Amino acid sequence: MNKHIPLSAGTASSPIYDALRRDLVGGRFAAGEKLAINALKEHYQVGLSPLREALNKLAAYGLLIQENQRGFRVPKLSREELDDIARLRTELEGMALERAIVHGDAVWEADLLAAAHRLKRADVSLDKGEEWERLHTQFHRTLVAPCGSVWLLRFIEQLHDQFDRYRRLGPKMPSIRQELDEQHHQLVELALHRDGKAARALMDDHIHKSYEVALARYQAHA
Amino acid sequence: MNKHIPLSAGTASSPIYDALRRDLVGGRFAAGEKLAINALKEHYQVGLSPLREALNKLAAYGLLIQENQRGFRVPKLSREELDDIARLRTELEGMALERAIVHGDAVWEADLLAAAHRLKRADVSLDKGEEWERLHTQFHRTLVAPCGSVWLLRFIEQLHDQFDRYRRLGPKMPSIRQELDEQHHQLVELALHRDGKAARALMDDHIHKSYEVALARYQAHA
DNA sequence: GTATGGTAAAAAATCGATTATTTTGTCTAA
DNA sequence: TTAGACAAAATAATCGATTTTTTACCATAC
Repeated sequence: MNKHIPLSAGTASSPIYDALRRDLVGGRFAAGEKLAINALKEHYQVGLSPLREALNKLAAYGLLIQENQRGFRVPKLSREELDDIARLRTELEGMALERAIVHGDAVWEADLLAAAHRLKRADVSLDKGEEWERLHTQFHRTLVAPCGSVWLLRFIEQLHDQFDRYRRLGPKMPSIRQELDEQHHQLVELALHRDGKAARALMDDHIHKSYEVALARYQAHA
Repeated sequence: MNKHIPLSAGTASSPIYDALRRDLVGGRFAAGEKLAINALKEHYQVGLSPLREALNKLAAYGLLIQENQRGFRVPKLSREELDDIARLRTELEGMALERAIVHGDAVWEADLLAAAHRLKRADVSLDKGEEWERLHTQFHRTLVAPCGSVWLLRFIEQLHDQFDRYRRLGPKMPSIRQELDEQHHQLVELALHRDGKAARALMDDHIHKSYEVALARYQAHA
């Protein structure tokens, strides 16, 4: 029986959590903005209690700031933080990738090829690229999945969300996309050939290029 | 004006969060135990709403598991997870320490000496060692504080809490305590001498020794 | 003209009660 | 005797309303 397990198992009670997280990462709220709880309640068509529970979880996750008796606020963006996130992503994702290449089995190889293929085929122009974003996240997740450390994966996912707040500030740039897509396929190649060192080097470069995109968009205000 | 900032700033609204966190890390609840919300409500003398918000935050933080419509549960302990946590702590705390030694200033040196001294002087027999635990956490936090990465510090703190769930399973062992205390002072020495490499090596050893304590206690069931 | 104090409006946090879901216990039928 | 279904109890999740705190505005004094 292939019982279908919900993607974000455990916390599935509130779809509001996923919706809010997506909108926060996607930049649907301005950085520094104070969230009007009543407005959210109406917009997402949800009660106060589930909404507040979702906000609390997101605050603990780092996508919101909770101020003493002053509600919730979208965290400010800063050059320093972007640098911090990118650097740490480089360290942690590189570490995870090397480990994954050691431990990944044949199923992983197949998953990886599938994820890369789906990403390549994704229609960027579809729903404002939302589907591409989902597949992109999924690809990176698949890449490091067999690293053997639940906590490392958790931190990487958290950093990814934070990073994407910067990367997704501006409009799509098809030229850059091309280049990054190429790297995705090279990453798969190196992973399949079990070349951990080279894969890590490429990942460093991949994150650095994404960082430059994110930095440019951040500096263009938005 | 040396205005005192609450330790866990931002989320200060509910002291219930801190109390629960302390009790979870301190092992006041059995691993795998399902939390009876009404009992908690009574025990901590708090309303349902603040309690649920605290539980949600703790679940997002990783000190609780939230199951779909089945409330909250204390995460199970496992050898695999302990290994994972210890290994990652070694990587991240070592990384942070090296960076802190590069960036730390004179104020840091003073803070470090102070933290180490307070830890040494702490009365272990006082309130079931609770005060020692607090100072021990504070010492390690001080050690890596100037590493320059907010996110790295965040992850380290999270791992520390997870690690302590294992380390604090059993009763106090004064003989081991002696040895670890000695290492704390050596760490300060190396930090003051700006010997990043040696400090990191000692930190690796320090975490490994703590790991052996934690593992022994875990294997003694509890 | 600026600063201060007070009042009104807004918003966040919390409470008490209701609703929905899961778990437990019991009874019946194979 | 066991398995299954139903009912009852327990518990989690949610709702609507109340309380508390903050923010905005305005009047008055200096």
